[in-house]
Amino acid sequence: MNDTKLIDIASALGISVTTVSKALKGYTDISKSTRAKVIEMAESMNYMPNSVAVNLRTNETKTIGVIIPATVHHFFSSVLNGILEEAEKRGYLVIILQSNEKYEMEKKQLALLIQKRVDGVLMSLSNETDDFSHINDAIRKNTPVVLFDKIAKRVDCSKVVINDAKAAFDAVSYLINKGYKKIAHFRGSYVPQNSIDRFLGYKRALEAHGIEYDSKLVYVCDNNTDFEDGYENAQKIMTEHPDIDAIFAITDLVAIGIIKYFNEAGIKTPDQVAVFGFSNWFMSTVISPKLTTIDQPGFEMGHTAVSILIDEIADIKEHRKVEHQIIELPTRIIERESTVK
Amino acid sequence: MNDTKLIDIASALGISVTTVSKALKGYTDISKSTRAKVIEMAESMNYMPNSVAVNLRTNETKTIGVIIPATVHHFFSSVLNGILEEAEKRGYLVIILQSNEKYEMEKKQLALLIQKRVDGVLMSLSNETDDFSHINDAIRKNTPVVLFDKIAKRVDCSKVVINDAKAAFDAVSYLINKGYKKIAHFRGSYVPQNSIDRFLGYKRALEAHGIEYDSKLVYVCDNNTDFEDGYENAQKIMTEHPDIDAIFAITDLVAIGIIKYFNEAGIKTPDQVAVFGFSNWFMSTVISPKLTTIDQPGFEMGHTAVSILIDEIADIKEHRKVEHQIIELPTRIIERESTVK
DNA sequence: TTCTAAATCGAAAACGTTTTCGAAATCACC
DNA sequence: GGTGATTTCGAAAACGTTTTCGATTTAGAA
Repeated sequence: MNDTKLIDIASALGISVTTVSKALKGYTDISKSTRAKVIEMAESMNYMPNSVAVNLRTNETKTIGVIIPATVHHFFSSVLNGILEEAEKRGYLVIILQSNEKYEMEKKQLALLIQKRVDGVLMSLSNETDDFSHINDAIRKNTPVVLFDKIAKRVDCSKVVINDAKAAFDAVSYLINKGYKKIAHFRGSYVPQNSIDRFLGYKRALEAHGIEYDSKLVYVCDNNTDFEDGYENAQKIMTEHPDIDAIFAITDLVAIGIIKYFNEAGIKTPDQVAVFGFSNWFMSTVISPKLTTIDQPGFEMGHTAVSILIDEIADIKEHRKVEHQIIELPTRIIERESTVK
Repeated sequence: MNDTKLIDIASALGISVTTVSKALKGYTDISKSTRAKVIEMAESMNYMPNSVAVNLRTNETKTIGVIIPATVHHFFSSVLNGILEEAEKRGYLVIILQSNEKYEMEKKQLALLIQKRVDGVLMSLSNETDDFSHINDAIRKNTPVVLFDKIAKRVDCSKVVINDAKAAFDAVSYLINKGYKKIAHFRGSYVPQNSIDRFLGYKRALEAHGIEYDSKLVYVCDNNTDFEDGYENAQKIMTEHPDIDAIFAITDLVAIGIIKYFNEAGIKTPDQVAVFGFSNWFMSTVISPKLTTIDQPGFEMGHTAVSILIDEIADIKEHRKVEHQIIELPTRIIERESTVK
């Protein structure tokens, strides 16, 4: 019921709380014998330090905050797993918040985390975010922030990302090298950097291989919780441009929508139209044909983001200068059935 | 850089911290005029109370802990979304921990949460857990616990669950009513209650409809991160019992494995063998044929678990007697292609 | 025995709030 | 101008630790 505190141990032993505290923390100015007595008594009363009091005194909470823009699904669930595992390993707890792609939410949540005195925060930006003063504020208040996946280049902090443009470039180059000639792109909405970068990669790959870019072959799928977008745009593109022979989709989810439409409409994948996804979500192996895609290392991203953050926390604590890092995790093409005839 | 505290406001205004604190908290013994001055000054210095100090003084953290047994995927990701949404709405933060189905982890993590002074904890038991003293300890220390999904009947606390046995009974009854006669069951491992209950529901449904239970038609799939188990056992059962006409799988994941094997082996689903899943994960609509399954309301489970927990926290704080609730969320059959000829 | 150095301990301040309780100031009223 | 009631404020304790620094005791050396 009532948990035991230092003073309980102290009075049970007839010594002071100072001595008890020091004994428990291994200070050298406590004799072996009293240290032993304290430890034994602490165990028998199963003492656990009150973290809140410790936090107040030491000014650190051993807790990090995480703000993700979207519901915990697919890619972010991998990242989250990486975060949880690494944080546990390094002795940190993690508080999760989701901004639902709203800038105001994101801002409020970041302020809340700082007020809660988390030691640092990991965040992936909402689609709406184009003002970064809240992040700069946090950093100025000595709460380190590391951005992952959906980042802003202009913010001066560590970041861990993939090279979306390069990955997209690779994907489209792969398709071209496979002999596909008229390649469409189902892109995401216009704001987020990932969406822009993947589109740019698509465009550059075409140009690099002497294929003229045609904006009419680009469709936008901005709903990222469902595959309906991919499904409907697939239907649309096949009436408007029935002669395409491949589609590079911004996401496995829209790729799945495309394939579902093709399967229902009797359009053969990849024989008539190949489909290339992005992220390597679990379901890309359950769809038939299995989806060729880009492996986006979410788990590792979470891992390294935590690792960098905790290092920066330590740097700040020891008054060392913190060096921001930009880590670019490698992606690779996972070739499956949807692109090989 | 340095955040402002009560004393900064106080000395800027030439008044005491007591007055500042009271003004900010709306005490009635502060005059309108000084209250206004305090509020204005607080805003201009953008004061945010130090949560750690508040926590220490008020003995509550407005934080709840969540321990889930498995990686944040599929079902648990829905629960988590429900938890996060409701917790946010009620002004609580949430700390997530995963036990990886290990009892020792679970125990350690629960102790950690209590030490961190979370106001309550939500947990879903690991498969290994068969000693519940850690949970009883928590409750005895006045930290309310509510169990969800994977629970223990013997623990005296609130629980939110589905009726696995009934859901399974319904599923198998549905198959029988559809005319399927030789129905196999791919069950989970022997320990967890869900697995046992679903198996029991299967068995009872057979008996209730005058079909003799045959233990040879029950295969165990205890890997819950992959669909290989379902795939391999599907292969096995079709050589050992080629005359079955339906399989009730403990999980959509194993159902997907089954269907994948059937698709590859040219076994028609549902014409030769129908497949029934469990949970209604996202991928059950991406597989072809689409999977008939049981809808397990993860999001709502998270929602109500948080709701109950926060109510109990309030009860304890107000010294009201807390009444434990056992909430059984309804499930329903989602009929799709894999069972309708 | 006396002096110095080392070993061992504890008082007290501090972290930033909240809240109780009493003091001071103001007001109303005769 | 005196009395009592009301309004407004602030000192201080408390939450449970950690850590500094000085005090006391013990050991060692002469």
